[in-house]
Amino acid sequence: MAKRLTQQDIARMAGVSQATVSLVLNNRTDSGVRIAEDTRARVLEVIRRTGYVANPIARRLHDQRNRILGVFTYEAVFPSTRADFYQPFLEGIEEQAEAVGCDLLLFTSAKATGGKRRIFSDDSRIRLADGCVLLGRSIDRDDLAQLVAEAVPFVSIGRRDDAGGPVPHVGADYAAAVRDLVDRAVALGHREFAYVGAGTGAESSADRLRGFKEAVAAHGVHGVHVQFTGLGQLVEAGVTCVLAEEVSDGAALVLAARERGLSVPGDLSVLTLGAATRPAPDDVRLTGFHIPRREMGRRAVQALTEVLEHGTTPQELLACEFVEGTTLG
Amino acid sequence: MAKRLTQQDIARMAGVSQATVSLVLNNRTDSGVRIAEDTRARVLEVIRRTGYVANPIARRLHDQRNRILGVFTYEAVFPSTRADFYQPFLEGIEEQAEAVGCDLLLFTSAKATGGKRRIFSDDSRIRLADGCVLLGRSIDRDDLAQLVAEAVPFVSIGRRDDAGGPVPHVGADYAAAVRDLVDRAVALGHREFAYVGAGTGAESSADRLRGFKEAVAAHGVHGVHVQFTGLGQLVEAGVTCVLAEEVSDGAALVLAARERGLSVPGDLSVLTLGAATRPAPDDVRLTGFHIPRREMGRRAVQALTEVLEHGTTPQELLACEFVEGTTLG
DNA sequence: ACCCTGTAATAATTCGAATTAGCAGGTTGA
DNA sequence: TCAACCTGCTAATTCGAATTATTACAGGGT
Repeated sequence: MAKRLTQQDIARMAGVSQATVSLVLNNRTDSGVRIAEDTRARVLEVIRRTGYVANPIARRLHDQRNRILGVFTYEAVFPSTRADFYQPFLEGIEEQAEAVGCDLLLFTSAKATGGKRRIFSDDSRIRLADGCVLLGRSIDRDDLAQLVAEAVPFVSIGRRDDAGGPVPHVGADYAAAVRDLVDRAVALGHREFAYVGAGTGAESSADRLRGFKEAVAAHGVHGVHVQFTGLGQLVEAGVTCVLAEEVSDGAALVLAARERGLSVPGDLSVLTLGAATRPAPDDVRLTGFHIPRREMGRRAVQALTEVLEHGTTPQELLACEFVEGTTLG
Repeated sequence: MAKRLTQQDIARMAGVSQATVSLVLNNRTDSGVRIAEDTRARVLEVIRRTGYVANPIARRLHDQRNRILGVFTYEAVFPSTRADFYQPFLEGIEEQAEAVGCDLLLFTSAKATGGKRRIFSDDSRIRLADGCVLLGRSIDRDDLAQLVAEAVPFVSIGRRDDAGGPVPHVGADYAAAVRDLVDRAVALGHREFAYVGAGTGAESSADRLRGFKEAVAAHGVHGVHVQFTGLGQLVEAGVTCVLAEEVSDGAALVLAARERGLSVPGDLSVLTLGAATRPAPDDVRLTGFHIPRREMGRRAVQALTEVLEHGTTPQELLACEFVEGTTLG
């Protein structure tokens, strides 16, 4: 196998020392460093001819910059079953990475222990990159705590609770988005609400449920939370407006209601809270909100840039836009 | 910010040398390396207590292997408009990269000159990776020649003509796939053929046309090649079977034929040659062949592994599977 | 001849871990 | 009793690039 070129090789070809090559390469003109014009030209010519690029590993060992940003996910990002979820985020990440002139490193090598990739293993590559974007519905608490503890520069996509310290993140403001939906429903006369979904576990679920509880409390209306339920129980309880965490659950409720001869939104309104993790029928145009995934990706890379430059701990929630469907009335 | 622990620190705490820590850490028991049980235990205890993890950067520097594979494309890969084309390839690439324990580096930093990224620019980052997979319908001849000349380890997805030397690639055997289609049509009685499409430029186009010409010659039937054409000219010329390089062209011909009251495949057979680079109507089930994109991605990474390990120049064409549609009779 | 000032380049060191050669100190065998 | 041989560990070197300290040399002034 052809060995990779080193600065030493370039130096030999140009008839100078390794140090000189480094100085020319980094265009150092500051404090007491001088290189004669023709020497500089000679070195640059060799570099151009050979296509030499500094070994990022060695470079990173010495100082802290690769212009490589890592992207960690617990699963493969490309398989089409996941594509719908990851793609908008990645689109934004790629766009912004291109804008700031960084390459993206996908940690596909993270060895799966029990099906799921791990951030930290005996051979963690996370530090190969300058910093890292974390992507996934939920992120292992221990991993998160270790990232914070070891001061790895990273930004999570999606809000995260503290893990031994504040976790830098760019998330969607689910609480506000859900409150907005309830506000609209109340304005249309609804008084009996139900929230269908986990409402716990991942922060994204908890935030939605919190928004729901805050809104019903603020309006003094009635709201119940059930993990999952049949349509019958809801109707019996007099519920007129259902908020479904999962798009597919919402769609299922609409179909079930129609089968029973109930009109949507005449007899029952159904709102979705935007998390399409499972495929859903597309003949139902649910009312809900849009999660700005692409923008979240973009902002996450921007935030990571700030972390790297200023050592800050940015936390930001982006607004979700209301989506007019046909299931609220 | 707390400085990261080093082996030197661990060594100090355990009262041994840095070398001993390294030996214990890597569990080296081979050839002449021996560590007393209690010393080993003492070191391991310190490691456990401190949660020390070896710095992967330093490790890689020594190992002369980054375990990073590059993926170069002339465009962004995530935007949904490109996704249909790139995704199956990337799916295979990611799968195999994960299998061999390598990370993937997307060259998003390649500065766009006139809309298209360039492989070689002032500060080409192509050598950041151990090797590189090239992805795209057509690849700049000069770029390719330079890659070969500079002995950059790479593999192209898609067959490529020599460029100052053989170009390592994993492609689809379009010539064979097209010959197969013609064979089937001839067996069904067709004698007058037309090939619609560029048939030149990218190797993938040229290969298809070559397969077409070889097949009609072998069967002694009549075949014409036109870059693009109206349905009228084809019918006038007595053509009974059309092979369209572009899926959308094929679909358009079918629709045009139906509008004229011609039956497909009763009066005219239409075959597609698999390259869906433009969106096509999906209410026409064209007969043609399947391009094994995912498998090509997988094999490309395998081939790259061979290049890196043995310095070979693998060239491979994968078979395309016949796809039964409703437009051949 | 000597000192001084620039200028242009290099030697040497650093980063953290892996590896190799080799050194003490003890045991065995002839 | 002395070479041969283990055992258990460490000093020194390596990887590639960046940086600091230093040297070599030329030319000008006194």
